[in-house]
Amino acid sequence: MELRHLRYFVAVAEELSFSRAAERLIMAQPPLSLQIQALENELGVKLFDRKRPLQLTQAGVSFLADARLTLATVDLAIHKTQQIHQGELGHLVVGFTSSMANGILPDILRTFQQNYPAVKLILREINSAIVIDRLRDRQVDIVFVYQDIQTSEDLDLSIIHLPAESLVVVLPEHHPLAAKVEISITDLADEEFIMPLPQLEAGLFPQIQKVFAQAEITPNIVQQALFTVTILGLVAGGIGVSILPCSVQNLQRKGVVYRPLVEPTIANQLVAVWRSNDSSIILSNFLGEISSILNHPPAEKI
Amino acid sequence: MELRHLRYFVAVAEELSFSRAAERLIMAQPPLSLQIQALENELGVKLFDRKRPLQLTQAGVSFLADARLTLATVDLAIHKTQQIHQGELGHLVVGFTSSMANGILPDILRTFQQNYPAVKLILREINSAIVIDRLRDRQVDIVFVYQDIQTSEDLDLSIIHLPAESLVVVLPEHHPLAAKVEISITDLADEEFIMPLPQLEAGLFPQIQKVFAQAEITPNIVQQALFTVTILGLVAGGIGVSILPCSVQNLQRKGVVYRPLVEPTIANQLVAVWRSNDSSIILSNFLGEISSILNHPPAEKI
DNA sequence: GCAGTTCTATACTTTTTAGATATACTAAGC
DNA sequence: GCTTAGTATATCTAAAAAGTATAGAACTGC
Repeated sequence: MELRHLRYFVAVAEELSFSRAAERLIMAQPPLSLQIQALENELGVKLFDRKRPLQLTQAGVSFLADARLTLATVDLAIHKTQQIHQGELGHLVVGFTSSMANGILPDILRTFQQNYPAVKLILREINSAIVIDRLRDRQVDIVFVYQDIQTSEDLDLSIIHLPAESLVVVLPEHHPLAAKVEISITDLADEEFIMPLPQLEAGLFPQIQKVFAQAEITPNIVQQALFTVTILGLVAGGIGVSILPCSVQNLQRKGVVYRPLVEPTIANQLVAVWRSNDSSIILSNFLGEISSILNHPPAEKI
Repeated sequence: MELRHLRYFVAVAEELSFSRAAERLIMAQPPLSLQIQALENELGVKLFDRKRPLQLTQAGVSFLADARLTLATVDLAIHKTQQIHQGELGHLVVGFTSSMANGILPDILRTFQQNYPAVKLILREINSAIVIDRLRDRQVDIVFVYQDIQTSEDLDLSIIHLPAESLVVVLPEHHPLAAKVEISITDLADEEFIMPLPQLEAGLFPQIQKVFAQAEITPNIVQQALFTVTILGLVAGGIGVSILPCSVQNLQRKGVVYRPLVEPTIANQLVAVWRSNDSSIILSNFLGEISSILNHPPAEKI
């Protein structure tokens, strides 16, 4: 039995006429009759009562339902397979560190999801120290971090550099420095600082430290926090001030104001990393999406 | 695409080798490779990574699952269709009147169900007055009744006569007549009778009346009841006595005894009726089962 | 790195079978 | 009983599936 037999049978069963069905199938009637006969012989079951008008037997009625089901299953299988092939169906695990969540990443995810609605994006916030491990054991497919990645010997990694973000000073609303339009790093020499945990943001933290080093200031860090929102909360509470990537300004926290630094900020490494040998079409579509966003950046929200 | 392509694809995917799959399919390797290529071309999707060992692509993995599902669907469809054709799958609606439930009918149903476990027997107790109507509007396929059926003009009915049951006298345990081994109809002249409702047992009731008529007795009917068990209950309660088909003895009611009649009882019509033009294989299997039971009756339980 | 081995792809031939054409048969309607 | 519409049969053609021979690619072992 072949799908042809099912297609022919469904046509005859729907038209209840061999000649009309043959017309619909764009073929002559005799071969159609022969194919149905062959089908009936193979099953050992008469599917039609050959009287006028033509009628399905009980067995024929049941077989019609199953034939339709089979043909529909095949159609769906074809569609599904083609979608997977074109990277339109499947999933992609995207890793990112906490502080990435306010910058360009949401734009990338949103745009990609619009273009590939059947692809499930699985988001996984990960500790920046274990990025390479997570990539190696395939727990994530691509990771966004504030850090330069060293390719390890046993794992070929590819990197794309995203636009570096400048740093902003985060101040309590009523802090004296909030009166200034922009702030110099030297103004902050005597402030108390709240900073992200270096383990979680292994890349971000040293970059901020460089800014202080350039101005020959050793910041007085009074508190370290896991989440960006925690830092903002502590700043709002007057515990101290902070310096964070400018994308943090997308978080409008009551009691907190942002002020640019006077000094041209050192470029803040911000990269996406993936396994070089990952042949997933979804991943390459995702990378394509990143490129197109980098070339045509979305309107700034700040 | 044809089922052949799916069968071939599944074989190659399972063997992960064109040559081994060809061997399994009892064919040469080149046509197998060509058919898989044709499949891939039609889908526009590569299903295999041609390296050693051969590997399925992501799309191939998905297509394998669907191909198996499709082939399984076809196999099930074939089996189901053949079962229906042989009357081994489907349903049969069996109608019967209340008093039939104690005789040969349960034996017929049980034996048929053993031989055709996939056929659903739908039992429907029906009023004997509307047997023909229910057959005509196809609410039942076959009916068992105590009555001779007149074929109406618009509906061709077929009848099989089942072995007639003799009548027994139903007495309260401590009734004086219970002391006798068998009872003459004349002994019952002064008794008060409990009888089935004539509407529900249109065939049975007149047949019992004939017995009285022969003996020139007019029975004093003090109660009529819907169900056989109700009659037995009333007899047990001493309200009166009854005369019923001997199959009632299969009901062992406390406080009730059964005694045969001395007089040779007039044959009690007991028939099965169905539509002559009913072409259902299940029905003819069922009729065959009846015949074989009539030729080899089950061991009497009385 | 090269030879040997194993597996897959290509080229071509044979065989099978699906489909076309012509026509005979069959069942319903008048 | 004849007509008509629809289906089946017979025969032929063409397409395509399967076979044979062989070239080419990829892995293995030395």
